[in-house]
Amino acid sequence: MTASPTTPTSLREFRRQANLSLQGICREMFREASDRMQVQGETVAVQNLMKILDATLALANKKGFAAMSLRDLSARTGLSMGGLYAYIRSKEDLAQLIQRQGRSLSQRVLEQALEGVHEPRQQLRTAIRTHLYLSEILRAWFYFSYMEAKHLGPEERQKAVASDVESEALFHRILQAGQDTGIFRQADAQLGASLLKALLQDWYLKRGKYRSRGVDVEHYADTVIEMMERFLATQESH
Amino acid sequence: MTASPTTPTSLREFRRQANLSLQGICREMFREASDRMQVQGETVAVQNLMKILDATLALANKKGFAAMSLRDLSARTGLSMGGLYAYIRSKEDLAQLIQRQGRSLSQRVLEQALEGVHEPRQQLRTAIRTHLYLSEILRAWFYFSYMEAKHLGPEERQKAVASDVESEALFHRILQAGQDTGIFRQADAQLGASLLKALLQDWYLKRGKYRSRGVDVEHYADTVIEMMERFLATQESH
DNA sequence: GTTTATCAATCGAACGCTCGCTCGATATTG
DNA sequence: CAATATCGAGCGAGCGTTCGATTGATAAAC
Repeated sequence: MTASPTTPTSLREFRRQANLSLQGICREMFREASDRMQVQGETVAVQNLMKILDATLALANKKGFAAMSLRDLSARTGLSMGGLYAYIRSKEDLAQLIQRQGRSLSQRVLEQALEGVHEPRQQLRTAIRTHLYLSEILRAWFYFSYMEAKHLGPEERQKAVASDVESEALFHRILQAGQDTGIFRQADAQLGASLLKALLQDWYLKRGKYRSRGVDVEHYADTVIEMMERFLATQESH
Repeated sequence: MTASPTTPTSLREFRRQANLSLQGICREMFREASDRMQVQGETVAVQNLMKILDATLALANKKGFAAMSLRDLSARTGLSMGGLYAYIRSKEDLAQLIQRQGRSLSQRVLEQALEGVHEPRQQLRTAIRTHLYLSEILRAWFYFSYMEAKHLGPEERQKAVASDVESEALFHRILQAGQDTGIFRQADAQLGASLLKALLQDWYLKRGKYRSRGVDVEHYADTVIEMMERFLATQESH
């Protein structure tokens, strides 16, 4: 649950530091949302939540959340229809639960990773690596959030958009800081941040493709960092 | 219907050359698939097809294809349920129709644009611009194809994947040719092509964001070209 | 010029099915 | 024997799809 502020250099190191397990996530989820659930015992609740989230992400990412029925979910989790409704208020509530947890988790991890890193070039590398390693571990979460964001209700969708904007703004600030201190060349920092986001998202959107080609997340991270640094490089500093 | 092989420099010029109207697309669609439709008169058929495609793309891109009911579609087109079924065999057939037409159209336009262009750097610029301008005009088509590809039946999904792979291979060949002739530096051309694709896709996936920021497609194209050329630049040729 | 016949085009009620969701009954546990 | 947790048949609504009825325009017959 606690992460050191040093830049993660490898996926293994990041995984150890961030300590992200489905069980841990579900425990936290239960503690925050136990009021909306009819089950009170944490041990039982966490165990079933794990089954539910695991199955939901698997089914929704294969067929789409709208096409996934709660009977599919019931069959895959081993819980009955009524059993499911002890943990969720509605089908949409389930989508919200996942999105919310994913947002708060990734926001927290990114913030922690950047704590104590002040040099823009190092900030950029850390942010890129952290984002990619995080989405590697929580790929199902990220994929779900991306594909299902626009099917949410209005107020929940707005939160998703806001979170997206904020994470892009983080990159924007880093690029701007680099330009202001003369480390990066003058360029459209806002657009640069958007393009970087596109590169980061491609990792979890097309992970199957990359995996089948033998591209691992560390090589991907290296290449994205290289692309951004070349894009931002001043004339003299090749 | 005919396009000149010269590189498009502006969206306006591309639009004039490519001559892509919904009516023209529907006419072509009808001529190719009239056997599966119960309506025989081209004038009437094209007019209704336009309504159907327009409404389908609008509804599906807002709520998702699975969440869009044929009664929604009926209300928006003004056609009755039975009327719709004079043009489509099933709901999935409708999705296939759109995907198929979009694929063949964009493949043809890209090929035509690259006819007679042989210098890798120029090929790269032309391919990027053409892809972006095309997706700007047919954004609804591209967005639909991307988001709904995995909800198709197996054999149709495979075609979608194949088309995706082929368009990435096109970029791969251009980068490789540039490396072989020493114009581009040695780098992972395959991964470079993937990253380029991610940048191109972001334009139609997040077009609302870019539009709200006043980023037009020509500026976007310039920036993507700049990013790729800096990524591929040799040491001496800055 | 009026009526009739023809046929492509469209309609919309109805069918069978699956959906999200509920709730009284049942099982499990301390 | 409470309290907690789970079950699963059943509800109404909405889905994709069908098909006999209806329309409207054109051609044939008188």
